[in-house]
Amino acid sequence: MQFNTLIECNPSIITVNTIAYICSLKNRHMFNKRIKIKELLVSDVANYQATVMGWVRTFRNNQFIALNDGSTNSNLQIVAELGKFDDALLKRLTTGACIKATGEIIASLGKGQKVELKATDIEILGDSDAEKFPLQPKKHSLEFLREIAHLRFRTNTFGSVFRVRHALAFAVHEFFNKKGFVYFHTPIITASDAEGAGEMFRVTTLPMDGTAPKNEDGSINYKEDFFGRSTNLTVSGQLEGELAAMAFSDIYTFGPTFRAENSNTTRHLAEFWMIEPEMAFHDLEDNANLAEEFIKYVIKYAIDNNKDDLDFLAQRLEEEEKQKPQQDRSEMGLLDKLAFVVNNNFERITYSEAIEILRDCNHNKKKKFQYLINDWGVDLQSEHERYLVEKHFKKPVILTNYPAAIKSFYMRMDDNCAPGRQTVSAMDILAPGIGEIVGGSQREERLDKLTERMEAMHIPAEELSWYLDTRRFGSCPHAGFGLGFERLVQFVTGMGNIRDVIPFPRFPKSAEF
RNA sequence: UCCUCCUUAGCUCAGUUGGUUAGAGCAUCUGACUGUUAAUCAGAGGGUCUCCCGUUCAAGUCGGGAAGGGGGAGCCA
Repeated sequence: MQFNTLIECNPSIITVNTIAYICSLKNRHMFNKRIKIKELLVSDVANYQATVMGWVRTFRNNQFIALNDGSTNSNLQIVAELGKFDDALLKRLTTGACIKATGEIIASLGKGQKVELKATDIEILGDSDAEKFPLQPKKHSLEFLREIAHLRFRTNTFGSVFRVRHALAFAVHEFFNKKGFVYFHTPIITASDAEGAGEMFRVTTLPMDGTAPKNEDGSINYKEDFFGRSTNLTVSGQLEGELAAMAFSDIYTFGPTFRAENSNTTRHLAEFWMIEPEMAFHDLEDNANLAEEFIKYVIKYAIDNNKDDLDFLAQRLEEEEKQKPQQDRSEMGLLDKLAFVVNNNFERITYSEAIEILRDCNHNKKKKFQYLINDWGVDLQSEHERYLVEKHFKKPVILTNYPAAIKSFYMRMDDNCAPGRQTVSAMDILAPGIGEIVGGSQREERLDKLTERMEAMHIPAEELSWYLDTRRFGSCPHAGFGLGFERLVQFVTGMGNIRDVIPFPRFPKSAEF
């Protein structure tokens, strides 16, 4: 059926080889009769014929194959009864080998599983040299697995991490779709270098060997470049998102973002995925409400749809925590933590209130902070954010109304501020263990205030005239935020290093795979 | 970029005040066993102690440098 359709649709792509290939597939019933292990395991029904395909995790006792096909972190036990298969075949059932097994699904005779497949036929689809395959049926360190990132998806941990990542990504779209948001695609290549969100990767087709066309002053003449100007990889889709919000009311972006910062931490990547909703007719409080609802929704989705994966990750984390000294262990397990976040309100305080809490806390008085809090106006350090989230409130915190001096040009100036204490309608959401997971604000919709601010911060208005047009033609109060998708995945999976929640991490000095 | 720790078998790690042939568990291989759950039992193979330079009669061990990695900080999401 499938193949006929293919032939009818586009006969030009069919060659002798593809026909031979398709025939071979049909003869072997390779795809159409396969059952995924997840489907097979969710029901206790037994006594029916089935074909499964997957990769061998372990082969015990010359009889029992633990087979995984990535549909779930549970394995299917395949029984190859003694004496029914050639020794030559059994020798090839090594860890990592890919096989097709056909037989009867029966109630398991063993204790570890409800059903098992009693094989009548086993076919090796792909051998795996046991002496060379790096994954062994034993615990591996995350550092080691990071070095073989192309194979780590075949482990329980990374299988679960990336199934949860998928679930969260799906939930992102579901949440916004239900709310009538338009998924808006902002460009990956941008010309605006005025935003100041971070160092950018340059995009160019000009030669790097010194022969690039030059201006009279010796600088490179980007008018000769592909786009006729200097271009970069995007650091944020926000400004373009604002344009769309001024037409669709509610939009969101969800795509890759690039920062060329030399950041070497467990929570930064050079290429990461960001979710950026932008809403017309929203103020800061609406913005915070949406962000909180959003975070709870996607976490709830993962809890409801990826129980097995989260159970496994929770157990993994618990074992990891046992290795730590008592004082460094978290008070809640992963599942309790997620349930707590879903079922409790985030704490909401202003920057000014946070400064008072920090200034008066014992930790500060005993000078245990590396940077002591004395005066209003200083930026909060990681240690302060962690104190508020992990020690003082013990829950996610939404911090609002930061001093204008430490925030971006597009954030809305608060009205009626005390003298010398001008703030903006900014908000950060801080999560336990992760730190800043969301950064957002109500945007400055007043053209005069915005251009005044840009001037003060030396941002060239002519480069952003398209952006300022939104304020010239039907400006309106609006707000939005950016959420680092990998940090969300970190929070939900309990993985400590951001490089372990994106399939192929990019960071300084590393772009492998 | 800064601070700090680490680098010994395929993996995870021991390795004493510098001293003869560098060890263990797991993995791999061989054999036994056969309803196992990271099977078990017995045996075997497996090392440029990350690299370079130095100190010393002698360096896995001490000193200097480089590379790679972990954790923390800054930048932020």
